[in-house]
Amino acid sequence: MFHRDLLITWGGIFRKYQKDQTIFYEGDKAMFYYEVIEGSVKMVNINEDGKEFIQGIFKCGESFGEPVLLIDEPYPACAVANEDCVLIRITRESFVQLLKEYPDIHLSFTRILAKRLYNKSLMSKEISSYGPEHRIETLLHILKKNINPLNVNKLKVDLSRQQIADMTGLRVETVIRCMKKMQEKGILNIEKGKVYY
Amino acid sequence: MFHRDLLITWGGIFRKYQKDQTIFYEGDKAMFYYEVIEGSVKMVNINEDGKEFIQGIFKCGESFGEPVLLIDEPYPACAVANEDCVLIRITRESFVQLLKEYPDIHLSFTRILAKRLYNKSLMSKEISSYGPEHRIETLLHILKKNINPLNVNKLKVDLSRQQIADMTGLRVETVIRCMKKMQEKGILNIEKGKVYY
DNA sequence: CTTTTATTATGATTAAGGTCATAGCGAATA
DNA sequence: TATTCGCTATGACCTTAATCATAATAAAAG
Repeated sequence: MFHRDLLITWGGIFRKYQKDQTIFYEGDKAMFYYEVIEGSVKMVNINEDGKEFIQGIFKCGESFGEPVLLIDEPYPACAVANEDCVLIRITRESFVQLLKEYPDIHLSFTRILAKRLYNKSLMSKEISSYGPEHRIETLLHILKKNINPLNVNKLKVDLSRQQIADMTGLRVETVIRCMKKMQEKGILNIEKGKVYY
Repeated sequence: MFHRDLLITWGGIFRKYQKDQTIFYEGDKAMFYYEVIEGSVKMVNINEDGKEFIQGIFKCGESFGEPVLLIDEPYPACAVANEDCVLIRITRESFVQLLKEYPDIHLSFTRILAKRLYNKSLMSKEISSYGPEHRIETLLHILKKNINPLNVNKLKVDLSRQQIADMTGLRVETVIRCMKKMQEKGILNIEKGKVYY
């Protein structure tokens, strides 16, 4: 989100993380602003039985975990490297200072939060009032719109059924069964197990 | 959130709404920034079978529906007067201009969005990975913390079972049954049907 | 102080999704 | 070209919350 050079000027340091390595834990106090340089990061809750709920997946150029930098609350979920990745981070103080000194950046940051809130509203309405198929379709819809807003062709979905399950609050088997039904209905294509929406 | 005089200076106008009157509809283009002066407003999704999902309830001094003022999306839910109320509104342009001219206000607005995002993360994790009782308790917890962060005593919950159901994605009967169990467990008190948590 | 209305309460039944077990496929590794 | 490993697939069964029906309280209105 921020220009890389700007982050470096503000004391940004790079760090590598291996796949499945934890960046911070649920309940931790937030100390840094993080941005993904390479790879991807998931923010995830894990409940007592080990079931995961993925709050979001953040790719190159995206920041994560910033909301709690501005309020006095601990992280509501952990951040885990979804694959090998490189992150840049600056301190909380630098981040807040940066917002204050660059009103334009601040506004685009506010827009990002607004967008995320909007997407969360869409998703939570789904999760609470619709059945599995509808939920899955909305998730795919959000993903597609964020990746490629204009494309009308089918797009390869680079999420596993397990990840879709973890983002919709369903179980893998349910996701697999639903997506098969959705294929029969022509909502999506499945070729060699890969999904195109 | 904003000082009332400031809103008036920026062209703010007052409007009354009767209970159950709609302020804007899901899918509408966002034109105004709204703030509650008196009464309360709910943002709600209604699905095909008439089931409601309450995204949030906004009281005196709180604003609602602002995220879509900053992004190019229609309202993800409708706003309905929860009881007779008075709102003040300013245009989208004034709102954005206001943020630009008052960095301090902008920052506190960003903090509000951050807080809302944080609460939505807590709630969506609940809805997707926990059972009814846990969900209800988290909702009550969030409410209590936002109303009275320090109070350790039981607080009267001024939500009907129906409203709790609509906020957690459950059914009234389920909420009633769960809350009874929760009373037996000592998590909350019920006196003459009123809940204290 | 009765009538009406909204909310809470409770039981019986059903259906949808979860759970468990097991099999099959495809791609990377050796 | 076997072997392993991760992901997809599918059937059988079970649990839990939704559904439907109906009653009992509160609170509000007349």
